[in-house]
Formats: sequence, structure tokens, C-alpha cells
Amino acid sequence: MTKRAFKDKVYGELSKITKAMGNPHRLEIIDLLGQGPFSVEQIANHTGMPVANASQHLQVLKSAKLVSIARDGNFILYSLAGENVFNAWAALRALGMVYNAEVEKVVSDFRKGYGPIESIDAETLIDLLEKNKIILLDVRPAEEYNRGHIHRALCAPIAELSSILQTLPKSKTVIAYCRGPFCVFADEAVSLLKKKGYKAQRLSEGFPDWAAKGYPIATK
Amino acid sequence: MTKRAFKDKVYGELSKITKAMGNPHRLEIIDLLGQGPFSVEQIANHTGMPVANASQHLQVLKSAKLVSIARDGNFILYSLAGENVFNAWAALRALGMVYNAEVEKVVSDFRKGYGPIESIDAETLIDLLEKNKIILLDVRPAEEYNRGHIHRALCAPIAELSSILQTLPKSKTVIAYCRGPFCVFADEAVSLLKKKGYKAQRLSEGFPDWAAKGYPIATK
DNA sequence: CATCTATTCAATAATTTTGTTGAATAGTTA
DNA sequence: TAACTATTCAACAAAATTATTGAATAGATG
Repeated sequence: MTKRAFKDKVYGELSKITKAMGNPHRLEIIDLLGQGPFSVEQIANHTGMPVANASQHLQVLKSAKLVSIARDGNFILYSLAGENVFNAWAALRALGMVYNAEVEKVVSDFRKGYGPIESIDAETLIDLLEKNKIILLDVRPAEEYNRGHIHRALCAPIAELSSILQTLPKSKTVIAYCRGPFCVFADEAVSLLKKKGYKAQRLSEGFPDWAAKGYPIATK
Repeated sequence: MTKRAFKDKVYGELSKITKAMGNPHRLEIIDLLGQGPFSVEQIANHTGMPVANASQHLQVLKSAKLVSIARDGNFILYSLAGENVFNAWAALRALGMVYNAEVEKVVSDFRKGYGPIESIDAETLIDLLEKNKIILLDVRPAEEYNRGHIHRALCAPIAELSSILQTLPKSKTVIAYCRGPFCVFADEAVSLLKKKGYKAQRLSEGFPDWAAKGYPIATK
């Protein structure tokens, strides 16, 4: 085998993975599966695709070995094949945020619809947690909270925040976080909290990013 | 703008980057540019493409803002836009090596053509350097060596290794490194060194990977 | 400023990818 | 074991991507 044939083969194999990631729907699927296992129907619902199309994209990801499956009754649960898949996606997302100004612009413009939302980064959150100056809310669905959440976060799914927030003292700032930088659960939460007179901000990243950094987490 | 429209837009923008990386030729170009700036003609030569096709692929990478250009007389020199582009590529390459067994197999089979080549990883090299037990050879072209090399490596371009190796003492093991895991300069070097009676191994990774880890480097 | 070199562009054909639709299938359920 | 649910498959059309070829262009050169 010539050197040229060897390189063509190697880069050809690797492009199977990058091609699999080269579609917006599949990127959204990877981002979603970063939160845990989901069925085809759930994935279709979250991503706004017909089930057949969602399944087609999942077959592409499966063929590239980026996802794995498990059975749960009639449901097939799809998961990322490993944390390294999420980490690679996070690296690509960060790349996109640096080099594609349109990404930041789209996110920023959309967030303006929730009023002025301030973000803090993970390191700032660590500091605030140490100083015991804040209340930390995980506004993802309870199922995702139970699977894993930031240490000392309270479970406050966005759908239930209206009734939960009465129990929160106003003397502390509230920090909300959700699935990631493109998830707006935390924006909605901050908007609502501010409307009710709380000082509130969101964490810029999501739980999987925090966990990937090895920062303190808990389950259940 | 609805949440759905927002997500479609954001993932659509990000897929511009992943699409750009979704082609084997462009992956090879990114890998090559990890070694420093190259002209279109050089890139075409290294990757076995006609100049027009290489240029077409470079326009795709440029449009995704993954590469930048600089003029040098009549030549246009292409470079990666930043180290984070190489790091994202390295994460994807690592992903490919974990999930696509064919990649390892192709590399391993091809290397067998150079005889039994042993590899060591970066951490082992650090240890051996500290113990002063080895001679470290950078077998990339001198131009790349001058731009940056592993601290204490000698410049021994593969094309000149035949004449350089006479000056090497046989009492020490020789470690050769080159551009990366898919570059075979180091394999060729180890093969030749062994033929001439030296104990020799290659570093599994390349200079850009070593540098990305923050390990000691030098220039000139 | 004419000439040259390296590079890019435009047009075209072939290939690949994507979404849709309806049918088929793989397991589960009772 | 029949019926059901979730999922996948196959076929098709449309869109996107890629390689090739020859022409055009952007700067550099002397």
C-alpha cells in the first residue's frame, strides 16, 4: 500500500465521523443526548423532526459509532457512545462560537426576548458556592436532575418554577442552569425570577460541561 | 423568533464548521496546516490533489473561518485560524481512533510494512528525557523544526537521516518523532535506524500534539 | 506597464446526502 | 399467539457536494 493510499484510507475513515457530525439536525441530537438517553420519539419531539427522519439521522450516528442503544420495553433509548463524543461536540461548539460571529449574535438576539439576562461562568459559580451567597437551581426536567446535577443545586424544573419560587428567600441571588448554552430553560427561569423580584442570573454552560470539567456533582 | 427557529439557526450555523470538516481531503489539509503555513501548491502536492481541487477545498475551510491567509510574494500561505482548530481536529481524531477500529487497523497494518515499530507516548518521553537516556530526533523538514520542536530534539529531516545517523552514539536509544500519528516519517526513521544497528522507537503523536499539551518546546 | 505565476472561478457532470411517504419489521404486551 | 407500538426500511425526488476542465484573475516581478 502506497503512502498516498494509506492516507486516503485513514482520512476517509475519520471523515465518517466528521460527516456524521456535519448536519444541523445531528448536532442537535448529539447536544440533546449529552443530557442522557432518549427514545426516537422523544428525540423527534425535541428536535422538531418527523420520527422517520429522526431515525434516519440516528442510523447515521449509529453507523459512525457515536451513539449506542438500549431497549426499554417498546422503546429504544439512544445514548452518546461515551463522554468523549460530548467533549468533541463541546470543542466544536466552542470553535463555532469563536469563529462564527453569527452564532453569538443569534444566541444574544434571541435571549434579548427574555429581557436582560446576565450569565456567569463555571469558575464564578464555584466561587459563589464557596461563599454560600447564592441559591442554585437546576431547571431541567426532574429526570435529568436525578441522573446528575451540580452539587448543591435544587431541583426546579422550569415547568414547576412558578410554584417553587415562593419558597426561595429573596436575600440571596438565584443562579439557574440548564442543558447548555443553546438551551433557554435557564433564560426563562431568570426572566420569571426577576419578574418576581429576585436577583437572578444564569450559568453560561450546562450540566454536561460542568461535569466534563470534573467539577462537583451529585445524583438523585 | 420561536425556540424552534432559534435552534435551527444556531445548529445550522455550527454545522457550517462541521460540514467543512466532513470531507477526507479537508481533514488532511487541516492536519497538514497543523504543522504551519503552506501554499496552495504545497498543499496540493502533499495531499495528492490537483491545485484547483485543493483550492476549492481551501475556499470551503476559509468560508468556515477555520483557516486564514497571508501573502508571500506570489504565494498565498494558508494557516489554521488558531490552535483551537488543531485541538478540535485532535479531539475528532482521538474519537475516530476510539470508535472506528478500522483507523487503528489501517495504521497498524501500514506500519508493519516498516518492520516492527514500537511507539512510546508523550509522558514516557518526558520521563526518558529527564533521565537523559535517549537521543530525540525531529525527522520533519528543517523548516518545520525551525518553527518549533520538542525541547532538546535534534534536527534530522528524514531525507538527510542517512548521513546524519553516523554521528549518533549507539549507546543510547533513539526516539524519532514527526508530524503526527498519520505521518510515517518517524516509521521510516526507526526502520532505517534499526537497520543500522540502533535501538529506536517512535513517539506516537506529533509535535503539534506535544505543544498543545504545554510540554517543553523550543524554536530554531 | 507588460508579463508572469500562483490561485481562484465558473460550468458541468457525477455522486452523495436529505427529507418524505408508505410499508415493513422488531420486539413487547396481555 | 394475536395485536399493538415504536422503530426502521425502501423508494423516490430534490438538494447539496465534489471533481474536473479550461478560463479568468490577483498580485508580484523586473
